[in-house]
Amino acid sequence: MAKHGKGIRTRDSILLVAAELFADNGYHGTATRDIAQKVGIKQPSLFTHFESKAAIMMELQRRAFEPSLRVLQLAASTDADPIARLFAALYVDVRQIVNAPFDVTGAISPTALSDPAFEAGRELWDKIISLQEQLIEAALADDRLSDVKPSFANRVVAWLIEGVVADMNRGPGAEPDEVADQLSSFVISALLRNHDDLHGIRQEGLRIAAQLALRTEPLPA
Amino acid sequence: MAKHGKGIRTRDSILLVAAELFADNGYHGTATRDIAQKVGIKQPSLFTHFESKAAIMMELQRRAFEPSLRVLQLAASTDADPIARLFAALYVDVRQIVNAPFDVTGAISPTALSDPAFEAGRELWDKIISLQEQLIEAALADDRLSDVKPSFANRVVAWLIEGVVADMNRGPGAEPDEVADQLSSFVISALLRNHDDLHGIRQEGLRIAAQLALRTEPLPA
DNA sequence: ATTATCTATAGATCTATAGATAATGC
DNA sequence: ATTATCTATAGATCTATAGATAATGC
Repeated sequence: MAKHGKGIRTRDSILLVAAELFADNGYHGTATRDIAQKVGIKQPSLFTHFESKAAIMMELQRRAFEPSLRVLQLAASTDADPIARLFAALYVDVRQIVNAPFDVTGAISPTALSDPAFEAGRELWDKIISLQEQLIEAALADDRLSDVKPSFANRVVAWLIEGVVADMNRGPGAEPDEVADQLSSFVISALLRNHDDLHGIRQEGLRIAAQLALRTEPLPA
Repeated sequence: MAKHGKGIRTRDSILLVAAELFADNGYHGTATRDIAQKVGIKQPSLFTHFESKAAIMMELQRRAFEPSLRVLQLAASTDADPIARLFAALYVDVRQIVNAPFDVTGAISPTALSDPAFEAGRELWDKIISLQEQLIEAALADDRLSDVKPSFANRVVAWLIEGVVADMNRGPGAEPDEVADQLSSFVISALLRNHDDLHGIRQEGLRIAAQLALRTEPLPA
């Protein structure tokens, strides 16, 4: 059926193992030999599947960032209530990250984002941040939110998402829906003038999130 | 006067430069040669000032973590209103981080915290996290705060502080007091049931913060 | 006299290639 | 026949030491 058999499985295993090692020890702190050993092959065999060590990181960044980018693009293109829409975008994005097969920590590390060798990943990342900011600024225009500085709100949301990423593949796997709900609710709650508005926004946000998910997450067969 | 002259300046310069490079490229992504070059000396000259590359990171961790630890220990030992006390602890800690001469990002990276070579730093860090959790849990016992899960609140605060650390020595230097105020207010606001309580807590928190600062920050000569 | 720097280099990695051998899929 | 793996190794780092030379502080 597939053109490749065992090769694909080894390739995926390399990505999985590399993601974990990059997260723990950093890109440069991980030797190709370490990856190979954990996969159960010899170091030079890696290069049948990837042209270079850098190519592994590039593929990880692509797989990590493209789904987030899709969710945020779709969210930005809907014209729902901007606050509920922000809730939904955060919710789906965070859930996706928690559900991801790979540990994304290494892919968003300063090393991986500032190194010119990974410019393609950096460009995707910049688009993600920019869409996030667009969604946040649209929400902040609503009177129900307090007048926190947009630049500060943008940073805070970025920090929280980076935190989720960094923590996920550590502790025992939390429920993706729960983490997504907690984080989105936390952000909106922190920004709301009146905490009582949270309930309604969350309800509407979850509704929009379901729609977003339908259009961005592959259907289980 | 001082037993050492130029040596100390070079040593401090090494720490400053190393902190910046570790933050951008990671510990393993930074060669001793890169540090030396930026300091303006040859690579082997580093070893007059530090016994090893690891010793540079260890010193950075010590200088980064000890001030935070002092602030949190002192805060935990006061018996002020637990919510205002949490505000104050966050405020002074964040301000200290923003004011720090070094970029602390590398010191708190997973690489630096998970590597057994840096166990001393990890122990300090664990104490910091533990005190932070203690302060947060005491605050959450108060009815004015919503019933967010303590474990989630602990993580969120850790993520935000890590975010501040990671961002500080990037963009143009923000006002330390402003960043500290924004972040502390954001956290308390996110946790409060009634947003109107923020004002009073912030006032009391700033008062406690001033006291903490008196007892933890060296007086300017 | 002591401390800091330099040049030269040993020894330990680390990435990637070459070429031989084994496994897989039509 | 093609794809995946292996062993062996070249060539490029990278950390740290040895020993000579220069700068600094009493």
